[in-house]
Amino acid sequence: MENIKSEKAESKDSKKDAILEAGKKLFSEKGFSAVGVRDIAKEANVNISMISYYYGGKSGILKEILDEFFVRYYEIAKYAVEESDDPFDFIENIIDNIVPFFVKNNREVIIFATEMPVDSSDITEFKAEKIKGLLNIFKIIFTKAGLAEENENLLGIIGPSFFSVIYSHFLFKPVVSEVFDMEKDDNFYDKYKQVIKTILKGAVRELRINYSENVISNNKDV
Amino acid sequence: MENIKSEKAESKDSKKDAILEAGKKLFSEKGFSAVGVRDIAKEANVNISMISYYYGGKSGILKEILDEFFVRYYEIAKYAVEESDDPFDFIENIIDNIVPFFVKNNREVIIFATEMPVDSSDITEFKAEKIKGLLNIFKIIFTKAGLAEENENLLGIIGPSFFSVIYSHFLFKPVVSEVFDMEKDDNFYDKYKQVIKTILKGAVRELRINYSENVISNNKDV
DNA sequence: TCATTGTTCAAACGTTCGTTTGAATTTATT
DNA sequence: AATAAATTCAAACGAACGTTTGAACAATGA
Repeated sequence: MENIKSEKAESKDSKKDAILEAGKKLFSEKGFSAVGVRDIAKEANVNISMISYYYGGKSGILKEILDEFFVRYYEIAKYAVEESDDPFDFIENIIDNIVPFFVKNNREVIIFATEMPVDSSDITEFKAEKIKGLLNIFKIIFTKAGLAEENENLLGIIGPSFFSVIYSHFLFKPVVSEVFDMEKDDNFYDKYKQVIKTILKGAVRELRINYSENVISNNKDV
Repeated sequence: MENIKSEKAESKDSKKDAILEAGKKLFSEKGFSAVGVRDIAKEANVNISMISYYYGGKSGILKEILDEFFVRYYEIAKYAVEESDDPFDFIENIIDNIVPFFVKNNREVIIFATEMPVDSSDITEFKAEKIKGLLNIFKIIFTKAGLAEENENLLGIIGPSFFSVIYSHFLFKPVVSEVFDMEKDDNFYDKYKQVIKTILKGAVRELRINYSENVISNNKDV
């Protein structure tokens, strides 16, 4: 019995960490609402009450997961913006950094993508605030590119599109793997980076041709 | 009391329809697992037991919603494939048809996108089967385009990306509207169609340049 | 008219939900 | 060693969960 104690003390916040880890696993597999606190406690090998003790409740775990994810995501995006002058540099930079981040945090990507659009009431404004920060980064880089500096419609469309181009793979990976067999090693993700860069650069190139500075033609093909 | 009866009888399956409609509304707002059968019954103004009576249970509603959505989605995609020889025609065709469909079925798009990646156990294989059908359509059109006929890695990446480019707007619409003010009328969605077409065509153009028939270079920028 | 079939409903089923309690234990501080 | 603070736990809280029951009601065809 005494050696158990010493095992437990190996890390200071081991239980707190175990709860967060269990949350990441279960939320990404089943979705936040479908997971019960007893499932989390069991997965983390802790008492149920530890969840309220450390995170104030079930929602606290989700908030912590998303917060962690956003902070690091934001850092990568901000760095990419600062280090690049035109959108092609930006694409190079952000893809090189965000893809390994998504590979390592695949579960968080799934949680982000599935929980963000639904109303969890508890953390609704928290989510809105975070998304705004990310959208504003797109605003900066596309303004730099002279693309739709004033036309916010264009930004509101391009932002989410580019966003989702990057992460959609990590969302549909399990089911896509059933149709196309892909070996998801380092080699694959180098290839993945290149393809995503190609898609985004091609899109930007074409957008620049059709939507030059501040001008959007409403009747292109009439 | 008697006039109430006549009101009820205005449509044959009015209660069944009301349940489905309530499901669409609530599932898209809160997520499937976060919605209770009592919420659905209240929203639909029917007795709780009607849910099991008509749909066999809560999951039955979700399955019906997704099934309806997939059938119509698949029809549009199939038609676009058959009517077009090259990917540029395909893009023109599918965007023209899928965007109005998504506008009218925004709630279903949200349900699809948020419920698809998570394991609902009840309908897991049902979902996998449907996604496979859609991915195979991408396979056909990109084969027609001479793009990555044999390299399935490329298809597995491009498929989900193109997929999400189109629907991501409908997912993040509420929060994006808070950052960029967009008036979402018919005029906006004409613009939306054009922008999405531009993005996809640019992507295909660039992909064709870099990934010519069956050839992928692993060390592009070394 | 009478049996038959299809709907509707209040009520209850047993289970699971997220959270809290209060005592016990461990750890930290004086 | 004594006190305070932080941690852990079994047990219980009331509320909500999805589903079922069985009787009442309406609609249908013979």
